Amino acid sequence: MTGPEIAVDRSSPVPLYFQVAEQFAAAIQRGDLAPGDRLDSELQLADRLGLSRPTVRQAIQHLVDKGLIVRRRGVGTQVVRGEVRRAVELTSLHDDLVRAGQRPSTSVLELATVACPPAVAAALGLPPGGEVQHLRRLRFSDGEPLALMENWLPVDLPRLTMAALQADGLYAILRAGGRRIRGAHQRIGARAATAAEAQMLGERRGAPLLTMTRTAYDDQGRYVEHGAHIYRASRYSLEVTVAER
Amino acid sequence: MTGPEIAVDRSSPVPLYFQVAEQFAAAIQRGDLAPGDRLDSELQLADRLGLSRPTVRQAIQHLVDKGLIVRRRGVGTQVVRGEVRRAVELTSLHDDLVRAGQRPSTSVLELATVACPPAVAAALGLPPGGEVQHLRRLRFSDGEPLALMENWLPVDLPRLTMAALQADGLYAILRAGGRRIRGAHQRIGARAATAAEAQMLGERRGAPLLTMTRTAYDDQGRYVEHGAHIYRASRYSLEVTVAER
DNA sequence: GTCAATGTGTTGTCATGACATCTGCCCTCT
DNA sequence: AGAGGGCAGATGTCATGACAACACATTGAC
Repeated sequence: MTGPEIAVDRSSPVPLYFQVAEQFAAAIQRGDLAPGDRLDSELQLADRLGLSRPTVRQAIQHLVDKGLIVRRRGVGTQVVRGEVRRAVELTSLHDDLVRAGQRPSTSVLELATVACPPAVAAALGLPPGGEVQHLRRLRFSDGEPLALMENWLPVDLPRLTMAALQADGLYAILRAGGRRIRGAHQRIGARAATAAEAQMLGERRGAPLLTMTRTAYDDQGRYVEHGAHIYRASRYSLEVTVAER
Repeated sequence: MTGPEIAVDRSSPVPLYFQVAEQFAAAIQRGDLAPGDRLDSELQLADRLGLSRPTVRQAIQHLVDKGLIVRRRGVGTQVVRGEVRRAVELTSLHDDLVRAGQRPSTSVLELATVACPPAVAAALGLPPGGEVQHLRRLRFSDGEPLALMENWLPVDLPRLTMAALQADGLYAILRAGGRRIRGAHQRIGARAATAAEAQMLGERRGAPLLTMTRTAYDDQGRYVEHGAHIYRASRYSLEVTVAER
């Protein structure tokens, strides 16, 4: 077995292990590597690609984390059987919709600086009594209401503008502002729609909603955003992939 | 800064990087390392612990993946601000409840070998027309109904017994049977309870339910279990931690 | 006084080498 | 024919060394 054709470009700024991981992921997605197929051994791959074994291992580990392949000591590496789905990465709803080929639009209901509610201060790790930016948006997909999103951000962040919020997702704006988001803690639940929520989302009162609260931190470990989102359960669900290390 | 006292035991079968990661995680949980605190640099740590830098890096990467700390190139490593929550790992509901100090109990509603529904065959990657083990359970926590769980497993797996299912979680039984589960794809959503579901869960018809379908694969990349679970949204929610890289 | 260049410390990437441990298979002995 | 040992091959772990990229503080020139 020689596996798919993979070539690395040493002059590229993209790390070698990442190039390898991406090409393997693409080969799996394409079907060049079918579910159950064995990959070459790490030593064979290292030899064939002209890379060291740690680099190859790093690439493969990346794919294991994404739930694409499985390794067994003493045996080898195989592609996971069955169709592969994309895991929820650290993306915003806006980006997810664009990737799925839909056309998101956003209506900004509120954008103001307000006194920070105690629960938000606790979530963001801020001292009580301060101020935060408060944001309420209604997100549409292909013209249909999909989600009602409420967010709080520290005031020392770059100020948000209506125009930017209507064109892009919140995370894209923050990233463009030099704020690199590195992780988030999320809680996912469900509850019934209130009358006001139902009216805005085009559901009936009491309709099931998917709820998610998320607190995201940046590369300094500082909490950057706290959000409470509700989604129409009839039109949206979340995907998560878990892999053991 | 010298950081918390950490010592490794080279005679232990536990990998060194794992020992280091666990002790740092414990120090963070204890509060010895406060949110925002800087860790020693990788070189300092390697020197202090008598380990190589790759080993220290592996330990730290583990903590980054768990969302406990953040690294910044050229700057250093910091503990994530704010309280830390445990991520949903690859555990069953049963184990989660035990860890939370509650007393789960299980009532097995159905345990039989049935013709495999097409949707399940697709999820498990089985040829259509075969047979599968089918399982329906009602899970209680401290005597209160919490979740209705329906699972399908290939027939070539070890046969399940009523007694085992009432005492332990499904994953614990599979692991004890030598089946190592390595990862899972999950989809999380919400919907309204049917009359029958509401009656079993002690909710009203139309009450919001949190739904999760999960397909788990073992160390050979074979799908081992497909489950469709519904939870009382009023009593249960899921936690997920996402970290980049 | 301001701004650019430099220096230092950190994490990111990659290579090489070695040994440990596990699995599955073949082979041999009983 | 069956059980057991040994062997080959795979991943898991760990060490050492080196350079690159980046952030931040300091120094120097203008």
